[in-house]
Amino acid sequence: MQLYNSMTGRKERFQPADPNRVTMYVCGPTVYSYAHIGNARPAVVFDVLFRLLRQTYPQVVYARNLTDIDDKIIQAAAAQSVPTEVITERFAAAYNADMAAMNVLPPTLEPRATQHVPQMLAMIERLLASGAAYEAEGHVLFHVPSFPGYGALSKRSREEMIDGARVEVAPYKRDPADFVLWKPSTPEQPGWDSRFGRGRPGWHLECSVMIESHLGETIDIHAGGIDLKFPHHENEIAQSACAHGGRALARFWLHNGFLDIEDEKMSKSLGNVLLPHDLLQEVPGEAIRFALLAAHYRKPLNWTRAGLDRARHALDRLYLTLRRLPGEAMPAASPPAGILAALADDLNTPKAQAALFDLAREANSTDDPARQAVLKGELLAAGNLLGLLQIEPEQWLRQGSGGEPAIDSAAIERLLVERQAARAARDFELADRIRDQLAAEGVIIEDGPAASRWRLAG
RNA sequence: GGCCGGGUAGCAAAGUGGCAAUGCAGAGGACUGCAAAUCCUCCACCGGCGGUUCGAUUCCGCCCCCGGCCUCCA
Repeated sequence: MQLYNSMTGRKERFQPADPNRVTMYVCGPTVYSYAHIGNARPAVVFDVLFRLLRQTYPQVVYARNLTDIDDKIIQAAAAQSVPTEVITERFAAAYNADMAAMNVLPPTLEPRATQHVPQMLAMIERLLASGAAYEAEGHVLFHVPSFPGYGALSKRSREEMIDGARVEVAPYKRDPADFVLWKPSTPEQPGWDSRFGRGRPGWHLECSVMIESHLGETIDIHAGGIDLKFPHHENEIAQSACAHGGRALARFWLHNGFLDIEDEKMSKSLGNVLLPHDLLQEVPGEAIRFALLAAHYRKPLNWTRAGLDRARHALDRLYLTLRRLPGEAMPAASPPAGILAALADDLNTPKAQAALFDLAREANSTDDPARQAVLKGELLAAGNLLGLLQIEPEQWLRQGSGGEPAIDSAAIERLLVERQAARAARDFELADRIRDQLAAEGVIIEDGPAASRWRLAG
């Protein structure tokens, strides 16, 4: 398997440090509101990586954290006059529900920042002891110049970082690049007692600590959105290296590209922030997933309504193929080689999707039952690797474009029987009238030799 | 300004130093009472200009355009 390693800037052959225990960590959401579609991209993309790794290695430990202590959470809680836990519980549950709707498997572990405060304080002590951190005005700060490798991931020199700085530097910092490990909390703010006073952790620390606690000092893969490369991941690298005698935090760094909305950047000020939570009201999560996987994960993805519709129709074609194949699938021993090869090449999901259509065409072209059974099994196995095609075709084809169908399936079936009788009597005027009537309700008819099938228009 | 990524058919999106995948849309055909579905055929000279090469969309340089990031709070 080849993966593009952001640290080295090229594709490298992926070889886990321990093939019997592959470790991977993805930066998860800060749970202060619903996840937006940009948050869904890494979850979906690295879910495919998780599935692929499980296919290859006996044990994959995949941790995706929940940031449940953060100033945005504190603000949201204050605005609604509720404890922060109310906010974080609500949106952690919403996040997991949204991800599940997009066929994102639960990670092996979902550690939370607030469950690791003692470990964070312990790491702070180690960093203080080694001289990589210092106290100032109730804060504990990481001293960036103490880590010579700083900037290696984002390919930035210190000069560039300082030149680019567009915010005022807090007066208590020894170096402009220094960042907070611990900061004081006011009495109203959530906080934990420590020898530095009552406070709370800085954002970057949690990932380093939770990786150390659950996965080890050096993990195989660390992934997240490209916006996290600097400073978040750079800071994680520095902390962990200084706490671990210079040993690297991760062997492979993967970053997914950003997402635009209808050719514009997604931002609150533009008011175009799309939430899967809302999209799921009108389209199946599987369609959102397909659309997110339609572009290579490192490339920018322009999210559009048209693209989402295309994803639905593409899935229609695949599910129609599955439905028309008679008989049971022959379970595939492993996913088809074409799909595996595409994904093994730095998660080339568009190529994998193309391979899905190649299978579908072949399946639609043959009438050999044995071959059909094999291809059906391969389609299902390939779909499973991508997190697609796992529901009954009838279920997919009859879920319509959101909301309840205008007529119930019993009524549809009755009309189909009536129409079949009309066709048998060569009363095509009546048959066409029934078809038009159903079409007006969004029901598409497919006539067969003996009976007709129906599905809802997408 | 610095760093990073991208510009491939109407749309979306892979890919390769020498026939440019795939899906949707479109054209024609087969099938069908007519459709739908399905199958077959057709539809791109790969942002611009130079360079390297027998040969570049693919490598190198410059330019143009688009996007992201450029730290603690927002």
